[in-house]
Amino acid sequence: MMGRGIAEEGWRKGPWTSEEDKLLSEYVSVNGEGRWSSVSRFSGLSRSGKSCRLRWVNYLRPGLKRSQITPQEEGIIIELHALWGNKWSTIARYLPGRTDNEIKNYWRTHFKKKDKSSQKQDQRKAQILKPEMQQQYQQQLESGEMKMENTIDDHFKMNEAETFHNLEDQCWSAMSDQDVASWADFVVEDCYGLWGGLWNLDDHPQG
DNA sequence: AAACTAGACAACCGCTCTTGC
DNA sequence: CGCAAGAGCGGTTGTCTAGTT
Repeated sequence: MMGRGIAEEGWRKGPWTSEEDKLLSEYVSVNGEGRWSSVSRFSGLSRSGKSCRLRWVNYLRPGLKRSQITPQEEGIIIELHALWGNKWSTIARYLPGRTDNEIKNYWRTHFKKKDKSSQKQDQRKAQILKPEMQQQYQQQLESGEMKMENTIDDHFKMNEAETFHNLEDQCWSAMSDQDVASWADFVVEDCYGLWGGLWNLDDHPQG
């Protein structure tokens, strides 16, 4: 394939050199983070602001861990991915020293090829946990009321049946208020859509 | 030793969100 | 409110390297 050289706009692309890293680090130490579009003007770098920001955030920023992901961190990644899906930057907030890019790459490398049933289980968790519940988790985690390990799975187990019954209740109560035609629409859009999604997630063959 | 392959990670792209005017 | 610019995010691709044939 063609190597990455100079872009149409004149920006350099491709891997960063140690000299470029040095220039970027010096710029940030003087000017602070932000104003990335000005970096090339003031630092002498032929890199786009976007590229500079990415390099700083993912590689040069102080406090980044360069070590391997630990089993504990892996556990947190798994739990939070089950909770939030591909919200890499959100997940990264709970892993100090790790970047969203790092976590994303780690996930793709280590879990992308895991068996489908496990993936479906994760999807199921993410689907069952309602947005308000996810928000509640985040608040509890931030305030330190809740510990990360083992809590999400436990909470999921407790809420799975409840959530399912709530959905069932919603459907039944809605049916009593609606005529058959609109009920059919409701079933298709709300009940069947959700339940069908859940039912399809595990052992049932997909059509 | 050379060629090939697969895994890991760095970096780019396109899009969305945020902010200032 | 609408627009433009900057910043951030997630998906994807490119590059490097270690292992295998």
